[in-house]
Amino acid sequence: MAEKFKKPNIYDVAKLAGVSHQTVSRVINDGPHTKPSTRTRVELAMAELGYVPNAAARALVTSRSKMIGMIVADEIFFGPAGMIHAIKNEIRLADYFAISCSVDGTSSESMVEGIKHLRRLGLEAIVVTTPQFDYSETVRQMLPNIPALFIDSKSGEGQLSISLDNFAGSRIATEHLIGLGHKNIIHISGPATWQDAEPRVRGYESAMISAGLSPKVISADWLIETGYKIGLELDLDATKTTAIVAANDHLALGLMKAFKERSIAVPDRVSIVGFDDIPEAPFLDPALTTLRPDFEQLGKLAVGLILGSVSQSEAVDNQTLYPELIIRNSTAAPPTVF
Amino acid sequence: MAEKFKKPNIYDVAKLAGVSHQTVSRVINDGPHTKPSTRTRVELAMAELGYVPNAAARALVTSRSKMIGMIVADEIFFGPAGMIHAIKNEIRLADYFAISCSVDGTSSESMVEGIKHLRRLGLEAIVVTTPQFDYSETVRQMLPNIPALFIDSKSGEGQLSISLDNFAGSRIATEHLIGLGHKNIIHISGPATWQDAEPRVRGYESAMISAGLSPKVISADWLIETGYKIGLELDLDATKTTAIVAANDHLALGLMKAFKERSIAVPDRVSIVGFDDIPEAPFLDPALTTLRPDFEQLGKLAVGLILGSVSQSEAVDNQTLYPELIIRNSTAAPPTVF
DNA sequence: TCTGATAATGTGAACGCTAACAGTTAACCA
DNA sequence: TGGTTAACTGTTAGCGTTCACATTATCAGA
Repeated sequence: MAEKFKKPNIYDVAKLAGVSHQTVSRVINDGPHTKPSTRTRVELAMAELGYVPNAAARALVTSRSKMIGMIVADEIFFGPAGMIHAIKNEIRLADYFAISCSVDGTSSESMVEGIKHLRRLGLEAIVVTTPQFDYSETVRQMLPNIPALFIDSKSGEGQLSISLDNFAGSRIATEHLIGLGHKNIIHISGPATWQDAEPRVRGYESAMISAGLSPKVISADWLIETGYKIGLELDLDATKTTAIVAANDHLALGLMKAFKERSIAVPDRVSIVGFDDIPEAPFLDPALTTLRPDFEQLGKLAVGLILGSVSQSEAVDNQTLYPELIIRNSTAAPPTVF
Repeated sequence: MAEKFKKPNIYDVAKLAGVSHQTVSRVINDGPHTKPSTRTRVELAMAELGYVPNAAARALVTSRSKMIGMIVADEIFFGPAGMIHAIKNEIRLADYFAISCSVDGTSSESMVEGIKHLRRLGLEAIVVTTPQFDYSETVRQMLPNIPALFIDSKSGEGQLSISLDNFAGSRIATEHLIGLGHKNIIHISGPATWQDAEPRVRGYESAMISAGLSPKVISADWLIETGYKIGLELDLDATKTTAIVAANDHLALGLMKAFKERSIAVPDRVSIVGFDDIPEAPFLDPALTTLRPDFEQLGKLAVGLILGSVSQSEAVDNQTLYPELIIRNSTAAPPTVF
C-alpha cells in the first residue's frame, strides 16, 4: 500500500483474462459480438484486479467527456437551490457527471472566470442558472459548439431555456384572493434584476385586470428584511388593502413579522400569499398560503432538453411546470368592514 | 459553425506561433526557461485560435485530474448545505474541480453507487459529507490510494476529518441560559443517527453538570414538525422548565409555533435557543437566539487538509470552528415565579 | 466436404498532452 | 578568443482508451 500502487489498465485485464485489450473494451461498453463465456471471464478479471475504466482516456479518444457543467448563482436562495439540486440528480441518473461552479450572478467578470474554469473539461453541455442576469451571449461566445440551457432566462429566442411558470403561479395566487372576495390586493414584487420577478408581476396584474380590479405593485427584493421594512411602513387603511401577493415566502415572512409588531392580524385584517413553499412555511404564524414549484419535473425536463431526448417544442407542450397553490391559514375572506 | 468544428490543439498553436508544441506546453504551465518574446507570441496564437487546453489529455499523461469528488447527503438541510457550498468554493479557489454526487445518506447501497459513479474520474481526493452515518470503511475500500476527508464524522481515528465544534456550541448556549438565571433547562436533541446530535447533547450536559444542575434530554430529529409536536405535549409547569436548548433552529421554530398556540410566552415563560442561524431566525416571533457556525472557515480548513497544505495536527490547533452565539429575543431571564 | 456468411476476436493507430531527455543558442569570464 | 555554464527550445515516447479495420472461428446450407 505504501509503495507506488499502479492502477490496472485495460491491458492488465486483457492479459489476465487471456484476451485482447479490444475485447475487454467491448465488454466494458456492452459492445456486440462478445461470447457470454469470454464476457464473464473478462468481468472476473476486472473484479479481481479492481479495474476501473479511466474516464480521461476515454474522453480523450471519444471527445465525449460525459460531463455537464453548471454555472450557478444565488444558490443560497430556496428556489435556485431546489432547481440546482433537481437538475444535478437528473444529470447523474443519465449517467453523466455534473460539475458546478458558483459565481457571483451580478458580476460578468465572475461569470467569465467561472466559464474559463469549466471550459477546459471538454463539457458536453452547460446549464446556466443565473437568476439575475442574462449571460447567454457570454456563454455562447466562450463556449460555442456545445448546447447551453438557461434556466429562468428572459431571452428565450433561439436557445434552450426553461423556467417555472411564474406568470401562471402568480395569477393563480391572485385569483385565489379574488375568489375569497378581496378587491384591494397589492403585490410586493421581487427585484427587477431577477428574471423571475417580472412574470410574477405580470401574472398578478393579469388576474387583477381580468377581474376588473386595479393592480398596485411595490418593488422590493427577495429578502425577509425588506418584507419587514415594507410591512412596517405600509398604510393598509389608506388604500383599503385587504390582501397581499408577496413575490416569495421570505417577503411574506417579513411582512408578517412587521404586522405582528403593529398588531395587524393575518389573515383577519389582511391576507398574505407567498411563493416557494419553503420548509418553514407551514409553521409560521399563521401558516403561510403559498405556491409550490415542481423542481423534480423541472430537473427532468432540463436534462431531457440538453441531452437532446426532448425537443424544445415538446418541452413547451408538456410544460406542466405550474406551481401548485398550497392553501394554509394566511389567507381568508376580507374583513367585513371593507 | 454548422460543419464539424475541430478544436485547436497544442500543435495548431505551435505551428501558428512558429515554435514546437513543447514550448506551447511550457507557456501553458508557466514553465521555466521561456523567453518573454516567445511567450507572448504563443499567447497571441492561443488567443487567435481560441485554444483551450484539454483537461482529459493532461489528466491522462500526468495522472492528476485536478478533480475532487464530493459525496453529499442531506444537503437540503441548512447546515450541510452551508458546508458543502463553502467547501466547493474553496476547491475552486485552489484551481481544482469539484464534482459532487448526492446520495441517500441512510443507504449504503446508494453510497456505493455514488462512489462507483465518481470513481472512474480519477479523483485526487474525496470529501464525504454524510451527516447521518459513517462510511469511512466503504470509502476506504472502494477508493484506496486517494485522501478522503470526512466532515462531521464520528470516527476520526487515523483519517482526515473535520467538524464544527458542536460540543462547544451547545455548551455556550446552555451557559448563556444559566447565566440568565435559568435552573431547569431541557435539551431537545437531534436524531441519534446524525453525528452532529450527540456532541450537542454532551455539550449541554457538560454545562449543566458544571453548574450543578441536572440535565434532561428529549430525543427528536431535525424537523420543524417534530419540534411542533413536542411543543404541544410538553408540560413545562410539571418540571418547572424555564428554558430549552433546541438542537437546531427548526426544532426551535416548531416549539415556538406550538407554544404560541398554547399561549405560552417566549421568552417570558420559557426561553429558547436554537442552532444554525437560518436566515429566518432574526424574523421569527420572537427573533431567535441561536448559534452561527463559521462555514467559510470550515471550507478553508477542509480544502487545506485534503490538498495537504495543512496537516491534521495543525488543523486541530487552529481549530477556531466555534459557533458564535447570536443573542436575540427568544432568551431572557426566567419568570420570577420559579 | 466445401462455401459463404456472420459472429467473435485481434491489431495498429490516434486522441492531446507532458516527462524526459537531447539539442541549440546566448552569456559570461578569463 | 575559446570554453564553460546557463537559458532556451526541440524530439520522442507514452499515458489508457476507442476506432477502423484485419483476421480468425463458427455454423448453416448445398
